[in-house]
Amino acid sequence: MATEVPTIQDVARVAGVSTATVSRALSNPERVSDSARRKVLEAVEKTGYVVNEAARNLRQQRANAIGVIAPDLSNPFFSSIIAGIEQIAGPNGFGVLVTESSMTGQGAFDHASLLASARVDGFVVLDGQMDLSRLRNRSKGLTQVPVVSPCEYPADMPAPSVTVDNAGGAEKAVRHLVDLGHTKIGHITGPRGNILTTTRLEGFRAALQSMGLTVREDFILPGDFNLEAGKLAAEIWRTMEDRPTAMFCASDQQAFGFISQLSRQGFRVPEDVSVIGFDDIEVSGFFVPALTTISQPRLELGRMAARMLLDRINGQSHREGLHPQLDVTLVVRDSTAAPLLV
Amino acid sequence: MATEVPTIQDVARVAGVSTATVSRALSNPERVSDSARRKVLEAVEKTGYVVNEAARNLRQQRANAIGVIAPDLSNPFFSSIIAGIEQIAGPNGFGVLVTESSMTGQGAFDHASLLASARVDGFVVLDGQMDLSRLRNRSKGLTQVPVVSPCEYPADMPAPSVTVDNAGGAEKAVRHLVDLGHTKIGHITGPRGNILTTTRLEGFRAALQSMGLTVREDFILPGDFNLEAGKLAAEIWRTMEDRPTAMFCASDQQAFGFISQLSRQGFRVPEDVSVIGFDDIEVSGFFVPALTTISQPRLELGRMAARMLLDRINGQSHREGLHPQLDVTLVVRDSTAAPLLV
DNA sequence: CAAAGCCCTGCAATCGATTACAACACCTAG
DNA sequence: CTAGGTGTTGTAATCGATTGCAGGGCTTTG
Repeated sequence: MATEVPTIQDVARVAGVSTATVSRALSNPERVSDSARRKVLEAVEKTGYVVNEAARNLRQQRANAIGVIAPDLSNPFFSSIIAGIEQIAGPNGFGVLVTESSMTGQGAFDHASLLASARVDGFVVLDGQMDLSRLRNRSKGLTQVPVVSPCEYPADMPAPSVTVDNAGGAEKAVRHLVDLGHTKIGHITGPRGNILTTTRLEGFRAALQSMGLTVREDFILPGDFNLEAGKLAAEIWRTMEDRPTAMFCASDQQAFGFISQLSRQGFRVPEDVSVIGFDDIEVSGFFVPALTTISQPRLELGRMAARMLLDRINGQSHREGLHPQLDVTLVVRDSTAAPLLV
Repeated sequence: MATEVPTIQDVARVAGVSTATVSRALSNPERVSDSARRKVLEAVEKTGYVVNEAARNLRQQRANAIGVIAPDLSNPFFSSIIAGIEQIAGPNGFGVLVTESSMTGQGAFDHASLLASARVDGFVVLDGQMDLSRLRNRSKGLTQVPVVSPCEYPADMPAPSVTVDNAGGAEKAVRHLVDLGHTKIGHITGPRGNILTTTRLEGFRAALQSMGLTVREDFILPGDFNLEAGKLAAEIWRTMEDRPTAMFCASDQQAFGFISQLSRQGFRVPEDVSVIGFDDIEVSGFFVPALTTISQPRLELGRMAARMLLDRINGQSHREGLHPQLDVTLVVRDSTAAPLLV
């Protein structure tokens, strides 16, 4: 027999006050008398009362939940950000509703519906490919909808964002390689159309030029952020007659795929080619060789995004500004070294 | 100016019918006339109506959401399971609320509250350490609460579960090593108190014995599922005067940590020691060397758990039985080989 | 002592959907 | 022609919390 869940009525009866007083005692403790508050808290204790969120949400017209739209849940990069979001949302009474981009568009799970259905109060969009401007066209009001994207944002994006200095990261990577003595530096890009891909590629180009090196277009290999893309790129690298001595990868996973395939073919990293990644996911420090990479503050990215979104939902202005940018740092490990003398 | 969200009243007015008819047309299309249905659908289209979940949830006394309690979101093993859950839940109109175990107990985010507050209709518990029996003591009715745990379950656990054949996996791992000619086989365990740790360890012991080998207690190293634990174990392995020639790791991450630290110390895998993992996370096939491991059907684990939970929430009996078990498979890659002759 | 103010409390409306119940139209069988 | 279905629709109660409004008690001030 399932225990009946106590309602605010039960608490009111036990405490000998009205439901209004119970409600106030719980959400605005300073607005009721000491004695009333004590009686209510006692009654809550005795009955084991927990507020019914559905009723509260209906009355207050908010969901007390935020939606997270991630492109790929199995990518550890995203799950760390989600962990950060969770850390902020939870203690503030907000639930975190997670959706994979591939699922949106199915049934009631596109963004507009998720919002309109009062399931979430706002979004954190982790998908750099997602066209946020579509959100605006869908319904006029959506520009007002709290959206925070811890990704690069297109210039015309009205939503707040918290980003990482991607161009700066690319520059740090290139500088590190140049400092080691490399001049033939290649890049494996992220997926086409992803805003992160673009920014990192631009940063790569700019860095090379600013250091007086020319950009070899044939050293820029199209890719994706995943492992497979790195493997594919390795195959291309292998067949080049004039090979770059160092590769800047758009993600750590990609770097793993690249190194893995190369090892399998008998090449050695960093002896035959230096490899630097981007993200610094957990396993990077434990790869063989340990991966030199650009470290993103993933947890903080999520925490900041959540904080900004919550501020926005609560109608507060952003303490951090509309588009704060977090710094990335170069982490030198064992996958980069000076090029062999020719 | 935010667009007003249309309610069922608006739809009813536009369609020229009552709200009851609108509701029925949407959830029980066969219970209204063709003409009414058509009018309603048209009106829905025109107004852009989406049901208000808060109102529905309140009236129906269910949340249309399931909670997932994961110990560590950044572990790719769990995020894959979540992706599987999402794949089933979404199309069925259920949201997926994700919580890290470390967050539960804070504020309203312990399990009992999450349920009582009508935020979720049931749980998928991914934390093998979590004491599910506590759920029962908390409130009598909780035995009736839909809980599904895609983990091993204690014998007295009343909740349905979907598990993987952990003992069988351990056996396959050991058999593989024995087949290669190893006789000195060690094991790095998971964290103390985790049910998975126990089962895999038992399986390891049983397998050795069934193959006529004695269990060397000093070859069993206490650990955790994470990278750091593997690293620590490597340090211990290094200092042993009589070393195992093969190690069975309780997780892939652990295996990475182990191999990584060993490489750093100049040892080679599999030449100096064979290593086999457990999980087969995505990166395992791309590690250097590619990791031999026991593959768990992670996505299917999540999908099955979600299916069972949904069945349970809907009061249906389980098509798969209360405790289905999925098979694991041995994936042989490059981290295991025959021991060097002595 | 009366008027004004403040603090605390309770009544009752409200959020938006679902659904039990009743009413009505229409059809069929006796 | 009537009783009893059957199929469709609308009315109104309901879920549980929040909150505008009003009233009562008490204090302060002129």
